[in-house]
Amino acid sequence: MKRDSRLSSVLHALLHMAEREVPMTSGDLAKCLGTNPVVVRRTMGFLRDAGIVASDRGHAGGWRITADLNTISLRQLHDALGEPALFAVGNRNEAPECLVEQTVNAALDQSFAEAEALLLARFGEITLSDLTADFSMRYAALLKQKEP
Amino acid sequence: MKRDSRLSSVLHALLHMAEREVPMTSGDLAKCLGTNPVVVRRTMGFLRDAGIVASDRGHAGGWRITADLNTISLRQLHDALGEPALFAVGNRNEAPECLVEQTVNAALDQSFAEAEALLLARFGEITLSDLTADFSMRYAALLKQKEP
DNA sequence: GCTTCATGTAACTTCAATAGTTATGAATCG
DNA sequence: CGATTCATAACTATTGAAGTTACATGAAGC
Repeated sequence: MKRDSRLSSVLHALLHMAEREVPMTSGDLAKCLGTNPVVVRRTMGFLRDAGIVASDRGHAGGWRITADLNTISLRQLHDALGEPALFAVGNRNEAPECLVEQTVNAALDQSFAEAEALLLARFGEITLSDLTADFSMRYAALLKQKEP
Repeated sequence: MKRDSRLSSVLHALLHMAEREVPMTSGDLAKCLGTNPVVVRRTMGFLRDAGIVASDRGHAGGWRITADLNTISLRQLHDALGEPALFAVGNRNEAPECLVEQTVNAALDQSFAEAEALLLARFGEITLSDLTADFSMRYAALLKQKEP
């Protein structure tokens, strides 16, 4: 399957939105992301359902962030997207009768569970405001580099 | 993408092979795995290229383990399979010009790198002999349960 | 009210990689 | 020789995100 880049996409979109005051349309965001407005609406729709953003139709409409940047963690965004599978590798059969396969599954499941727990914990620690702060530092560094 | 279950498959196959003395044919293994002999050959071929198993044609041919069960770790098997991508989630664009996207990628990359390091470390700790030992315990427990 | 702008959504096609299938060739052993 | 078994090519099937097209809906401005 293609790799799921929706978490990356919504982060990219939210950071652009956070840098502005006015709502951004699906078309605006699509240009930033290099994709299609429909894809933006489809993906951002999950965040709307989770109460993280709101969308308005008509003139001056578009998408705006409704939650506090300090409280939006990557974990919340992942959850809002429906907790998609994180791993591309998995068991052949999730509920096998074969005792050998049960043994294999148990070993793999434990390793994957530990890695998933770590990943989700990290996601829980990182908020949107962390990312906007990191972006500001990167931007300042870029300006300094260009105009010494 | 469909989930990659090749690591699970080869573990299942290797454990069945470890429980026997004689080689197992692709057809034998395909029955154990509930798949096709060609899929078995294709997947086991990676392990043969890595020197973990050998295959013989003709009568009494088939697949046999050539390495020491104590030395074959899940990590080695994962490597033998070509180190397939472990995560189903990733960045939208791996080398973006957009500073916002670079910020997003950096955050995600770090979290994924940590989780991947943990997963590969766990894979490195688990050997085939660990699994055969676990299987024996499960088998003994099953017998005890059935015939008290 | 009409036009324009914007989202909402359905209904596709495309894409990428494993899994599965069919067919054929080649080697080994009795 | 002939049965067995692997080796491999060349497909199709599967799966879910991504991308596209089309049209309906609702809000703002005139």
